[in-house]
Amino acid sequence: MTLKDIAKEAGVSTATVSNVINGNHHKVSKETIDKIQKIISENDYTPSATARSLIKKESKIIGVVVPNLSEHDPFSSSPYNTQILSWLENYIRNQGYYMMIRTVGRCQDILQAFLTWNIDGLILLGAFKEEAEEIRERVKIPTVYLDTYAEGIANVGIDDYMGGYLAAKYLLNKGHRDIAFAGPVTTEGVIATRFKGFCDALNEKGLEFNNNRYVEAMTFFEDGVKAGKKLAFLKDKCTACVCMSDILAFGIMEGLRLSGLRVPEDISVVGFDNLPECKYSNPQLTTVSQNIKKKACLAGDLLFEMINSKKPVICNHQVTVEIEERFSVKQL
Amino acid sequence: MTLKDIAKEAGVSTATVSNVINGNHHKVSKETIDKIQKIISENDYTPSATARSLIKKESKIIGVVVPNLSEHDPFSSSPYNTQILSWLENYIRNQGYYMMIRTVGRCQDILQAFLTWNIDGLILLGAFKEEAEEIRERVKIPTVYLDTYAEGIANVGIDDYMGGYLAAKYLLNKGHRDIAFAGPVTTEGVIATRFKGFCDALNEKGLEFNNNRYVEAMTFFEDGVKAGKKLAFLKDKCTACVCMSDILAFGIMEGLRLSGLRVPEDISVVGFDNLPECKYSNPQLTTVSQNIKKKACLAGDLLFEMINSKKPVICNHQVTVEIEERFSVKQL
DNA sequence: CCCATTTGGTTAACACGTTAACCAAATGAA
DNA sequence: TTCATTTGGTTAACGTGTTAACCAAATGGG
Repeated sequence: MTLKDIAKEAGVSTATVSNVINGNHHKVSKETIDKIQKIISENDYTPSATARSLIKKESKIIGVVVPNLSEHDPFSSSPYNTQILSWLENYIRNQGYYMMIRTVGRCQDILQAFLTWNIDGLILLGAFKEEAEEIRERVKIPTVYLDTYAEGIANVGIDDYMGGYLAAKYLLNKGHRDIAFAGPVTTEGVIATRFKGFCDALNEKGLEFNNNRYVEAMTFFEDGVKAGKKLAFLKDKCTACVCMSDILAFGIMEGLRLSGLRVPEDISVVGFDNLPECKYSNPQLTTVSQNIKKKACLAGDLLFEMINSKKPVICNHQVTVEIEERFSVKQL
Repeated sequence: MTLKDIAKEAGVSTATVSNVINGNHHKVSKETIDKIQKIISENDYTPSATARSLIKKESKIIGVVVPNLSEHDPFSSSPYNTQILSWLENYIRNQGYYMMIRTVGRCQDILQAFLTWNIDGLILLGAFKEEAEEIRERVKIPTVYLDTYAEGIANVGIDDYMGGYLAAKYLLNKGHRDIAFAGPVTTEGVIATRFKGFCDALNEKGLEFNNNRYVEAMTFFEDGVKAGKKLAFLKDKCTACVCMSDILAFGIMEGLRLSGLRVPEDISVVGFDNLPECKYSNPQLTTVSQNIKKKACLAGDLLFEMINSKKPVICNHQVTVEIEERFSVKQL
């Protein structure tokens, strides 16, 4: 069933039917509108998005790129990504758009895939600086980044510096002085910024961070278990540890447990993200909370502002973070 | 940059360019092929999926429908859905297709949304019987269901009966006799089938399930907490509980803890799904494990078989389940 | 009554690939 | 040499909506 069929059945031209469908009612008489609408609903007709997209050069599709962190368990390896995705889908659907998802391969592939579809907007989750720069140069459609540190893009992130700062400050206030830091080692970007905040909080107290307390670990559970064991047997004993993700914290707690240490009695743990999972763990995890819904909504706002105004936006929203206090930290 | 532009630059017709792009090389001389490919790569040209889709009447898009369980936290409210989604994306991408995601509104909306896009296939996660039946009647494109009990569809599920049976059997073998069952109350479908298996295992041992041990709860954490408290103060004391999802089990463990009971010392808990989160909890959760990757792959196989053979398939795959033993059950 | 405007349309070009039908030149077989 | 086939293309219709340009009839103002 096509526009043409409807037009024939109603005895009018396709232009008229098109006008009715698109609400250009000023061009059509009341009776004609009613007649056409009746035929449309009787036949359960829906216009072809493909044809419409072809001529209007807009697709109502938003492409979303999820970093494929793990070979073995693509995007769900990070529940954080899922949370974001979920809210984005919600936002995009409410705008009357469709969401197309890709986990990354090479940058080139993504562009190819999405640009063939004439997508109206692009959202990149956790892209690296270099990817962002490549995309910035080559893509002309509205693009919003989440958690990417790069110049000249529209980014929505969190106040990473404050996240690191607050985590350390919280532990200091609880009487801790010997604090470890667990996470990937980087020189710039999200983690490095958090680390800077963390160190500055220590410095304010006249403490110096000792680099052998930097427990290197990817943000996966298994890495955390290893890191937890390492932490348990650290020569330079610590009474607390700040972890760069909740999942990592869960792993570290497990590793500590396996090494015979209790959380928080023997050692305190602070996570990062505040995933729903924090409530499932035992002890429930005290963590640096980022408002994921807010991030998704901000990203949506930004993207559709760019789409609707047809003007690029360059900005860097930093959503505030706060400590979500649960039961994994002991008052010394 | 369009096909026409490429053709003009190469001094050939669009048909020839099209043939080169689509690998119909038998119609084109080697030199022409090289010349055209050079121009294509120099100009970074990608054919418009929209135009191609319009004339070929196939889109290379697979629509995936995720049940919107919670108003507040759409599909991530169930990490299970995410897991499935993640593997499906993987499968779909490897087939050279694109994945479009929608969380459900009304059945009508979904169909509308997807059919306008001329999608080549549809995957429904956890649809109800009635929805499945409506879609079965109204949609002619290849459709695969996950975890849906309905006639005349291509379904991929698990052996729910055996899941319930094994959970009970496992606890019985550990010496438990007073076992509760926690989950939504239903008369047919996934949960009802598991419950039947559960009861049959008890009956085999000469035990009768007492209905006041059916702790009604949705499969959310907060519901679980309430259910755990109820369970703790059940007059008809139980030593173990089988829960209809891992998330529910986490909630129940928390509810029990808040009521002063220890898991597994005072009461044992068995979950269902075997999400990665089971390793994060303390005690780590013993659960009925379903192979999510396998389900996703089977669903993919089925869908693409239907797409490629252009023949509908009616079947009901039941992936086997097994107990994943961890530390939430005590030997009596 | 006459010209201007509004009402309610129609026509046809267009967006961009795909593919069936067609064709000329070159090659080959008898 | 002549007819048949292969090689390497071209042409044009097609799929499905959208929209600018156009038009006839009706209405209105002076």
